[in-house]
Formats: sequence, C-alpha cells, structure tokens
Amino acid sequence: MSLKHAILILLESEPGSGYDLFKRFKDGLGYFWNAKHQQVYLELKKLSEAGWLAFEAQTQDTRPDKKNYRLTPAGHAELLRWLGEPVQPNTINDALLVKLYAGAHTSPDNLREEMQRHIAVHRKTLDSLLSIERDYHGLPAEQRHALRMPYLTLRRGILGEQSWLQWAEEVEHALQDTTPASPPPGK
Amino acid sequence: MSLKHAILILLESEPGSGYDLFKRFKDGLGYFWNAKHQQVYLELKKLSEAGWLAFEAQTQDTRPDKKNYRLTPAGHAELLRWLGEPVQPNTINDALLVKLYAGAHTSPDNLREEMQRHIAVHRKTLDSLLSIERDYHGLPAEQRHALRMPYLTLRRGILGEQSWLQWAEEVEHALQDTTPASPPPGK
DNA sequence: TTTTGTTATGCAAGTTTTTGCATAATAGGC
DNA sequence: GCCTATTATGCAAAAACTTGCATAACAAAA
Repeated sequence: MSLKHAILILLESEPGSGYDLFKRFKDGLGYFWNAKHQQVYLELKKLSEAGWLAFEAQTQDTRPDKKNYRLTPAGHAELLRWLGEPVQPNTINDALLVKLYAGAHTSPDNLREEMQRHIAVHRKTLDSLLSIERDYHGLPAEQRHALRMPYLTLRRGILGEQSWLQWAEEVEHALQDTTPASPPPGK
Repeated sequence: MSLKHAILILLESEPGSGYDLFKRFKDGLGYFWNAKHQQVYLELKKLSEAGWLAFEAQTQDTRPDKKNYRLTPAGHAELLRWLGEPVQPNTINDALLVKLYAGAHTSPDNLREEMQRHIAVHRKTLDSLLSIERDYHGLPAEQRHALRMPYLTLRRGILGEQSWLQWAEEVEHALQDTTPASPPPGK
C-alpha cells in the first residue's frame, strides 16, 4: 500500500485541498504516515485520473486558487475494498539503528550527540501526542466515540514514543560506560 | 540514506557475497533494515562501480559460483564520512495504523482478524529477538564487548516489540467494547 | 520419483518516494 | 522597505524499492 489509501481515508472523513491534506499529514497523521507536498499533489492527480476523486476549483481573492477534492462513489468503494484486504506488517528501515550498529567505528561523543538530537525530536513528538490525548479526554462522549479508532492510533504513537525514550536511556548508560570518568572541573 | 551504508557496515565487519548479505538482512538486521535480494545485488553492483567495494569471483563445485565482496579503502572512508553525518529521524509509514484509523468504516471482526495476524508476527519476532539476547548473555565478556553496539539495536527491537504487543492488548479491549455481549453458548 | 527447499545470481518494468526547481500573492516582523 | 513565513500548486529528474520473471545445481523429504 501507499499514500493512496491514506488520502482516500482523509478525504472520506472530510474533503479538502492538497495543501489541506499535506497539513493533516504533518499534524494529525504525521506519526504514522509521512508525505511531502509534491507527492500529495501527484497522488491527488493520479487518484482523480483513476476516477476515485473529484474536485472543484475554488477561486480565492486573497489567497491562491485551490482545488477541493472529495471521494467519488468509486473512491468510496475502493476504500471499502482496501479495508477488507489484509495489510502486510510494516517493515522498518531505521538509519539511526544502522549507525548505532556500526557505532564501534566512530566515537562515543559522536553517538551521544546523535542520540541527543533524536531524543529531542522524540520528546517533542511525545509532548504533542500527549497534548492531543488530553484534548481527546476533554471531548463530550459522543465525539470521543466518533474518534475512538483514530484514538487507538494516537495510543500507538504515545506508547511507541515512551518505549523509544526508555530505550534511549539504556543507550545513554551504555555509552557512558565506554568513556573514562570525566576530568575534574576547572584548572 | 539507504541500503548503501547498511551494506558497507555489514561488509566492514565481515566480507561476503550478495546471498550472504541477504541472509544477514533476513536474520540479524531484519528488525531494523529490510531488503529484497534483488535490491541487494543491485546495490552491490552500484557500490562496486562507485569504487567502494571490490569482489573476487569464487568458483564452487557443488554450489553456484559466488562473488565475494569486501570494502575498498574508499569504501571504508565513505563509511566513516557517513558515520560523522547526522542521520535524520526515521519516518514511519505504517499501513496497519492507516487501516485502524479508518476502522469505523469496516467491521470490528475484520479489524480483530487483522490485529490477530499482526500480533502473531510480532510475537514471533519478539521470541526470536529474546532468543538472540539469551545467546548474547551466554557469550564470554570479550565477545560481548565486541558486540555491544549491535546489542543496543537488539534492545531497541525487544523494547519496541514489547511496547507494540502492549498496545495490541489495548486495541483488543477497545474492539471488544464495540461488540455486543457474545450470545450464550450452545442451546 | 516428483516436489520442495536451499544456494546463488541477476534483468526489466513498474511503483513509490525524494530532491530540486519554479511561481505567486499576502501578512507580519525588523 | 526587506526578509521571512504562510498559503497554494505543480513539473522533472533521480533515487529507492517492489514485483515478476529467469536460470541452474543439488539435497532432502514425500
């Protein structure tokens, strides 16, 4: 699978423009599907040509014109078809782990800096996910029910990030052990 | 980054053939970098043309001939250069989460079956990682030290899989709640 | 004895994704 | 007045990856 069905799902719940979708990928879904704007526009074009989407051009005065996309009946059918199919388990291609794997060929300092950069990113992601979770818990029961499935994916993000940060602590301890005690300060 | 540097690292620690590397991806590194054999052979070819790898053909009697690849000095230099560069944080593209996100448009049964399939895969992966960890702890201190960096990546796999399975339990509970109480058994 | 599995390599075509470039209007801060 | 950010779209080329096909020998199981 690919971006295609992620777009169908987003447009199913609410029609929007390419720029719109791109922002939704950056904000809401960014923690489990990433896409550049170029790819989003390209896929929208392809999905339109395949008859799964329709759009109407909206001229705007103060802003550039935009195209508002929505699902066609064929697009809706394709989404249901895809949902009935098994998805194959995710394959992980993680460059940081490749670098760590080869860590013996570089300096612990280099690895520690690299880890610090990634820790900062993951902490920020976790904070933002937790904040979304707080908002969710503040919603009325009806809206919470409507969002119960997206909420499960949010939980995946939260548990995943927490687990990642826990691992990062293990790594930091391990990297400290490889370094001699720091020299006494001053002088 | 891509397969290129993963290959350089594997060949740095031990020269080998394409088939060799492919198996190492399937076994040892499969939990953080995946590659099809076709892609491995293709990259080996490209890396050779770039002067980062050299190979010698080995004719074998009982088995098909193989090419034994190893790093050139240029390849080693490129590996060190890459290790000095920051790697950008991993982007996640997870089709299962996309499907769950849209879960309200399909049946809880469908989702439960999908989850069961994935749970089986993740459990198997975790078992195999834990078994590797047991082997690691059984090694003499010297070998453990030599493998300390790959061990950190193994820990990532273990913590990641455990966290995934924990999340799967949350999902199962949530999916049960959406279903009416099961009918009384038999008659 | 036929089938399946393992070892061993690779081309070709297609899909998916990234990177680089390009345009254009407006709003807000310095 | 200039620089930067935001809104809004897209082409073109390259890189990365998947899928399908192809070959070939041997070993072990059915």
